[in-house]
Amino acid sequence: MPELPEVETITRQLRNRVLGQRVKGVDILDPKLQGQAIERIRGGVISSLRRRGKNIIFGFGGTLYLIAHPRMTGQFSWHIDGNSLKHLRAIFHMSGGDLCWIDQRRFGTLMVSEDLNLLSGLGVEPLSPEFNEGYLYQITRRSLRRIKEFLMDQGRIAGIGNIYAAEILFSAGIHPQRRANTLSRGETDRLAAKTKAILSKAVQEKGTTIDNYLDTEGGKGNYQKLLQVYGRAEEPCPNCGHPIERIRQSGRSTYFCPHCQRMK
DNA sequence: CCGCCAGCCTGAAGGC
DNA sequence: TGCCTTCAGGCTGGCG
Repeated sequence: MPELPEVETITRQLRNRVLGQRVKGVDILDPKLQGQAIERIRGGVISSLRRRGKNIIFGFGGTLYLIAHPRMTGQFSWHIDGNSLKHLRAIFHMSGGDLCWIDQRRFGTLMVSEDLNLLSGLGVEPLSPEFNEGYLYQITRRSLRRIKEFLMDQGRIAGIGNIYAAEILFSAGIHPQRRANTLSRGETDRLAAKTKAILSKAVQEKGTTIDNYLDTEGGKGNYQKLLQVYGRAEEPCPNCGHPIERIRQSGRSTYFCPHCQRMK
């Protein structure tokens, strides 16, 4: 569910509250999460909190890590109500309060590891300087994949999901089914710039809440108000008024304006 | 390498 | 009211 901006928001909020705190205990309520040896972090002090792609990484002195991935509906929260109680999957008892892991669909993962090798397959961070116009041009040259799948391929660029892929491509005026290696230098330049612009703006707005994403304080994001095409099938394109189309691409909904985003 | 599909889960929404 | 289908922001593994 959450993509880079939502995971970044969660990570920042957690960092403000849990750095330096000790994990006094862990309750694993969902049997799916057992066998991950999560209790190994008991007694550890959280020394770092960061995001990599859509993963949230709690560091314990550089020798142990807790890696959380929310997938579709996973979320951390300091608050539990009658509704979220149903989906409470784990509780981290911190010196400063109880942190709950809530996950309606149970796709989310929690893993403990002594290193971060599990994340070694992730591609570049789109908001880092490493990801720039030249880099995007270069990596698209070798790919025959369609550009939307390319953007969502975590092994190439880490953190973009279905919503932001649609918004980025609309903003760059590129059809989601164009092959990556057919984009011109001008188009990849625009795509790189729009990727950064949209993701940064969405981070600033604390992400997008469409269905059930909430931050660690139970707050919604604001970016859903700024969505141009995602979820807007049949509505007029904000640029040209042509109805926005919804197609199925690799099993996922893809929204775009056929007039502003041409196959050429 | 590429695309497609099923599968992992739960719940909401819409049609009948 | 209830049953059925479809859909959902992610990712993996298998197949052709």
